[in-house]
Amino acid sequence: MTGLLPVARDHGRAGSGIADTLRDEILRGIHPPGTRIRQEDLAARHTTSRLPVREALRILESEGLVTLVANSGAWVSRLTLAECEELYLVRERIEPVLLGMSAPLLTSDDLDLLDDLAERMERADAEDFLRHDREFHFATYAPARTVMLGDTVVGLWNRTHHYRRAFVTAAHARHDGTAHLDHRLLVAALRRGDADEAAHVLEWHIRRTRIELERHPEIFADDAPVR
Amino acid sequence: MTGLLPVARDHGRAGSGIADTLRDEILRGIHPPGTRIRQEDLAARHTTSRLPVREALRILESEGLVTLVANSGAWVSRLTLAECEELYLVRERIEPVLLGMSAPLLTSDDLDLLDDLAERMERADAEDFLRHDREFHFATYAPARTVMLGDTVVGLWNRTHHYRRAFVTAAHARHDGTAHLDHRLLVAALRRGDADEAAHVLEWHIRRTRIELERHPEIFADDAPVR
DNA sequence: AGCGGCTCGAATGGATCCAATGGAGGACGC
DNA sequence: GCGTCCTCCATTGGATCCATTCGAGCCGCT
Repeated sequence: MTGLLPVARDHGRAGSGIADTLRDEILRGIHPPGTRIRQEDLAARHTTSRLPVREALRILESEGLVTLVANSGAWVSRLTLAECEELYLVRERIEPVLLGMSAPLLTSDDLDLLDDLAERMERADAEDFLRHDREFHFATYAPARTVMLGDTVVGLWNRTHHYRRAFVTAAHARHDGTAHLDHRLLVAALRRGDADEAAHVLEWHIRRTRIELERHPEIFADDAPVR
Repeated sequence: MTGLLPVARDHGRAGSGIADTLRDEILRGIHPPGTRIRQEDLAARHTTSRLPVREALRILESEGLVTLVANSGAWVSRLTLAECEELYLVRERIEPVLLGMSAPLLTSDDLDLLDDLAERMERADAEDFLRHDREFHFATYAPARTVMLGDTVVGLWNRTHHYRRAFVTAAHARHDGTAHLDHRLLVAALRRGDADEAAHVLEWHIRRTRIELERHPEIFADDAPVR
């Protein structure tokens, strides 16, 4: 995919559609990490043969959302704390680059939308925050046209989505407002046209989240890591 | 894959084997960018049906080496100068991270091997330089055990491999020895246990290559970008 | 003579059927 | 009574066959 939003491209191939719905279900928490995925169930639900299902599972495997084991089966991928930290480390380094590519292309309307999202986030509950946070950051990246950077970033968000939900709930309970400040600072820098400052704010925004994550190992306390 | 080297894993699945050989052929330049790939040819060469071939093509598509078009066919992916620069920008930012994870795990023997490779590179022709350069950098990353960072880096090297070949030939003709100095500085920093300095040297090593790349747009002057 | 439409063909995408592998349960032996 | 081995079954991987779609070449029309 070239864009950041869930564009339904490649409808020449049926596997993509199955992958899209399954990806959505995983992100919505319907299939938590460790859940077994049976090919025939998916095939029946989509009234197709198992062949496009295999294609879909391979797509999701390449995105890291699903773990395939030869002659055994497929499971929703599970992360350890260390693995999640690695993904955040990478996010820290590449999302500022993506922002740098996108910042000069943001319009005044885009920035208004960002302010609107930032404000709504401050009044939202945990689940709404999770959705708006994703919208907010993806909106800052949206104008950038990339070969792989955009896809990689979306993949990183998707792989960590389930754990971010647990984390956000905890942070929300503590009434931690640091993230809101970061968002406001980010929009302000973008409005000034200061892409470097915006990238800097973003890098620390992600870094602080990673450091905070280390203090919540209980989020990853699932028995029997599937991987 | 979890390791950096071409480990023949997943031999429960046949598509992986086909993907491995085809990937190797693409990297060796047997199929230059833009080459049409026919499923039946591959199937015949591997004495299998077209089904594992489709699986292989999908694997290579997720790695960015192959471009699939629905109901049309598969081609070896082609890069524009701008796209190649993006990949180098990402490399600049994440390979130092990977090096940081690997540096503390490097043994004295590893460092001796690195010196050996650096020395051989200085006396090699263009094609040998290309191979040894890859060996050298991958050897600095080898001890790191990562979820996705290692795979991503290998993928970035693979996608740019063909254009690096053309570039190295040009640099070799100019007797540009900057890269050799970087390699020596890198090993020296690693030997001192100074991971930060090593990461810094690496970042600029890649950055200089990217900047130099901009001065050789003729490398990408192929007609009709496939993408 | 040039352009548009049409037809035919080759290559891909999908469905069904068959083989092979991994796991679970039970039976046998120690 | 417990551990090990064997057998059976569920599930996945692969092969063959059929439908569909895109493209090229030819023919006819303007």
